[in-house]
Amino acid sequence: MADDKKLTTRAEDFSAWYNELVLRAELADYSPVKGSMVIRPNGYGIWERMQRALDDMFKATGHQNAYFPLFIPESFLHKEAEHVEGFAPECAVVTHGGGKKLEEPLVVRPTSETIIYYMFAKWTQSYRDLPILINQWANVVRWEMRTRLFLRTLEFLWQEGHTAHVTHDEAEVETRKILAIYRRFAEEWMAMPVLTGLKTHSEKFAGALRTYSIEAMMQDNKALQAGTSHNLGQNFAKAFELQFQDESGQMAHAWNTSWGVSTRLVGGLVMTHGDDNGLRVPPRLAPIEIVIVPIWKNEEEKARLTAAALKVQDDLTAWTGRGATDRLRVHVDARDGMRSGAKYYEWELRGVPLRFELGPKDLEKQAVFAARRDTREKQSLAFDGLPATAAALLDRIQNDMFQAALARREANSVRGGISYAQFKELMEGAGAFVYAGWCGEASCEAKVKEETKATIRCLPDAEFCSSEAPTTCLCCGKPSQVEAVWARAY
RNA sequence: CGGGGCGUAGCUUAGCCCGGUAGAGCGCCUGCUUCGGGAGCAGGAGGUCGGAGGUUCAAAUCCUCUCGCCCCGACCA
Repeated sequence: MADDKKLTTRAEDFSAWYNELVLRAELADYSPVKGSMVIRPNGYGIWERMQRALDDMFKATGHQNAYFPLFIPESFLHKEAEHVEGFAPECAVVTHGGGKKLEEPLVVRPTSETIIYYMFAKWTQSYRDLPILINQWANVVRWEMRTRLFLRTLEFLWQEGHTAHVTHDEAEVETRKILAIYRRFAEEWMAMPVLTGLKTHSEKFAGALRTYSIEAMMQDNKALQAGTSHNLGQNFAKAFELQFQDESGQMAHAWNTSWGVSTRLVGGLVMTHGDDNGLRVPPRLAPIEIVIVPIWKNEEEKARLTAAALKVQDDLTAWTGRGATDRLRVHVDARDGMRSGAKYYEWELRGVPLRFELGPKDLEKQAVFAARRDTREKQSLAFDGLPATAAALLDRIQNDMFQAALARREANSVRGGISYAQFKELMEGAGAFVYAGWCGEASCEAKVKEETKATIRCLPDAEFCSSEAPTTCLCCGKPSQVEAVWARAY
């Protein structure tokens, strides 16, 4: 069956397409434990690129990495009422260790606020000890009922930032600063446009004062919450007696923030950029930016073209035009016994942004035959000046991918007068981001969710708001308090 | 937790209704010919038929129990 080689198309079944792509591009595989997965080298390589980019941004804004333990005393979860209510149902709890029942059960962290603010309290006496700006790269466990590769699994990898500040305003600035970093990362690295905005009370983090998020639109027009940044207020500081003496000698509770993005981003990348031929990885996140496929007919050519390919690779990787530490990431696929065509399909499935074919005719011309993964356009590129040409082309691909994703999102966004009936129809059909008014009542939010499965993804920041503010609530028709973006979400 | 589906070679599966030698495609190994978009031929390796029990001369097939996974819904990064 030749069809075995083709993916289910997005139009046929988006969900099946996603699963097949993740498995066949070898990003991840199911593990023997229900709901958990193995991240394979192809997927982990993308995550590593994400980690590096984000880590650099966190460091550049004064954050330091640390590591807090996996196990948290169960009693810690109970210290913040809203927090325990939010997380208790999805916690894995360890009751036995060393062959004995434990005095106090240990919770496998679903997130680390409790243990971290407990420790911060130990370390903080004076306002001079603040701010504390910490990040950790870790795994967390949330016992989800319904799981999906990368998007929702029992265990996932993430970073969680935790900070403590002297004032509310300082914490708020931090919260927004991180949100801006997430946005920049999504746009500039993932080539994934996002909205920024405030979560409603029902969607905010359990224990936070306010939650902000970045929201991206997937190719099925559903929203993906791709990152969150919380202003925790003094909720955890009070629960864990995280106090300090201020300049006037008064004791005060610190103001905290926490923020995170997870391996879910890999799923977001797939659903933003994947096509019916497989994955498309934006160059900046691609573990391999360029794959060179030498083409030969016989042993003599095999030796000659493979050598030429390796030479091209050397020239590319030796180039320091992007800086000494940011070399072009190039792979030569000289596998024997596999036809070049088969190799093309495989690298396209895996999403490598640029392919250089190098056969006798190309070598003759002192050029490679280059194929863009995103547009599938092909052109001959001369050896002469190839590193700079390739780097420029990769930049263009990165940019074009962002522009294409942005255009797709805008084409599927609806602003201005939409009736609730039209909205329902839209949500049951193609889906969209709908910018519409909200009266501010949780009951309307709940009703819409009940009837359409759509939720308020965020109350968008000013720059994403419509030029003409909506005047009535999408649901009840009463005067609108605020503009909201409504959509079904992952 | 409700609904649906599926467990047979590494993967996709046929066979099950109607019990009787476990088959195919892909992949893998060897060799030859190939090689500019998913190669061809020849040979070969690979199986506790998810597990346990039962019926039977005989079970992948029938019965009972059980385990697991996937998909769709309620909760969530």
